[in-house]
Amino acid sequence: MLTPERHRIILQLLQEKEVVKLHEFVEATQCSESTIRRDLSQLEKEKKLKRVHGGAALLQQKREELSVFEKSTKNIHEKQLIGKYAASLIQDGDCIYLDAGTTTLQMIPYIEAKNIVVVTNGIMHIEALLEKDIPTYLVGGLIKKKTNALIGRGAIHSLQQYSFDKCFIGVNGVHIDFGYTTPDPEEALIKQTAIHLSQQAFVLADHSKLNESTFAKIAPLQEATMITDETDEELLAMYEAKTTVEVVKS
Amino acid sequence: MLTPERHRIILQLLQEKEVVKLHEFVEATQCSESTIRRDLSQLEKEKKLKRVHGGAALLQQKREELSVFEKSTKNIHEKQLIGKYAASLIQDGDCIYLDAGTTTLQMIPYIEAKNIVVVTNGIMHIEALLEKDIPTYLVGGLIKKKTNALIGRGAIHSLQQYSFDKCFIGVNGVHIDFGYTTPDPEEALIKQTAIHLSQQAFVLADHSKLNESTFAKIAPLQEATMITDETDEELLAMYEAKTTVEVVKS
DNA sequence: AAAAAATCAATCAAATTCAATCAATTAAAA
DNA sequence: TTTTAATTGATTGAATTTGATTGATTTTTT
Repeated sequence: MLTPERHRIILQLLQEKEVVKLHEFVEATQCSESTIRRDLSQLEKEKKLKRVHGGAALLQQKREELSVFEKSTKNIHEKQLIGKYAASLIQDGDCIYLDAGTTTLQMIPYIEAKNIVVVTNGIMHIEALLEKDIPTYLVGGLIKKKTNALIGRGAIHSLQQYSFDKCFIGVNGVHIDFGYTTPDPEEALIKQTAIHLSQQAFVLADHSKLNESTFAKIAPLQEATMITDETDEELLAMYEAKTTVEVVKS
Repeated sequence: MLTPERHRIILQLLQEKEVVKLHEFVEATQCSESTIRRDLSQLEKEKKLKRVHGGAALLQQKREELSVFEKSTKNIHEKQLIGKYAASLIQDGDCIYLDAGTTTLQMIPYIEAKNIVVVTNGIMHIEALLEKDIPTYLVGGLIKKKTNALIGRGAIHSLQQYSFDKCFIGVNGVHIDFGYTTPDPEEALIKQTAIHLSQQAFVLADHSKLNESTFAKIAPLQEATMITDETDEELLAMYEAKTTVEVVKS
């Protein structure tokens, strides 16, 4: 009996009985205990069931798709708040640079301004931007598979053809001494370039990013206004001494 | 027994049994294990089934989405044939330009060459290319909403940073006098530029495109090899007098 | 709480299945 | 016809799957 067939039987038995003993699986499939154990741990890893001592149990998951999507971004609610506020800063006729990343992605549904033009290096942003009928330019460059961002020489070169009224940048770390940082030097260079090409620069950083620093330096704090949901007054005062900080309250 | 016959039997058995052992295929077709293995890997690549250890399983994927997507393009079968042939022209280490459009999109699943680099202006191509772990560069520029292609000054500028071993271009019209044409002058300019930056240029044109001409001229016939599924000898001879023509047979 | 029973994860060797290669055959092209 | 290309089946060693066994862990019984 082939693996998918066994898996089908296992899941079907579970549908019928909620909780099933190991030995019942062995009988139903006519194969060894070991094999069933291996199947169960595999199916558990795939979130298809839950192992319990002596067998396995059905796992009543709520809408899988939604939860997976939502869990795919941490602090989604905070990011939405930050995004909403950042979007409100965009004015009619602005030329905007939108950095790749989940935080800036949250801005798009809240953009109200008319006659704007957006330039981005985030491939994930395209769909949402076109949905809103916003004229969108993409920078060129190498596609980084992990983040779906455009990076490299081509991206920098392509970016330098433009200049912006405002840019919105996502970062991984904000630190009082090291400034804004991100893990990938290639991405850091892009973010840096975008900031330099903009009249006004905004960095979007939820509270989990503050007092963190990662490998590649983007810019010192004073080069961009920080938008955050941090609430610790003491922490905020420290950053406010160095740069403009906009605080979003839930 | 001929290959399509075997494939038909394999898929039919799968329809009946969901999961089928390799040996059952061997019995049903009366041919060797090796042949069945080859068939299975081919059919898997075509997303017709899923191989599992010991045989194959029907894939109960979101068939709807796939088929809607596939049927959304006219002459899909012909385009696949053309795409398959075009993909076979790519050699290890090549730098390739892949034009936006449904015909060139069909090439991607069939690309076998290693260590290649692809540059494209088609946003729809990205997913398929990354799926195959092919290093992909995107040209910059304005996103044309209707076709999801990158166009404009930025695209041209970005394209000119590269040079290619081969380029594969989709067109809307092929005409004995007007050459290769497409409706949008912006897109025509990009295609033209790509052809000029390539050592070898290939135009992919299914039979519905021959003897058609649309608004914007891309290039005269002799500037690119035409790959087509046209079968009319007389018509072909006419084009062969002007340029190299590769004919794909079903 | 201690002993017994059941279940578990980890490991192993045997069996099966796999991908890669090669020579033979067949089909197609020159 | 001769040559070339494509397809096939057999063979190889490598990789995967399997059931059995081990001692550890958990649960149940005493």
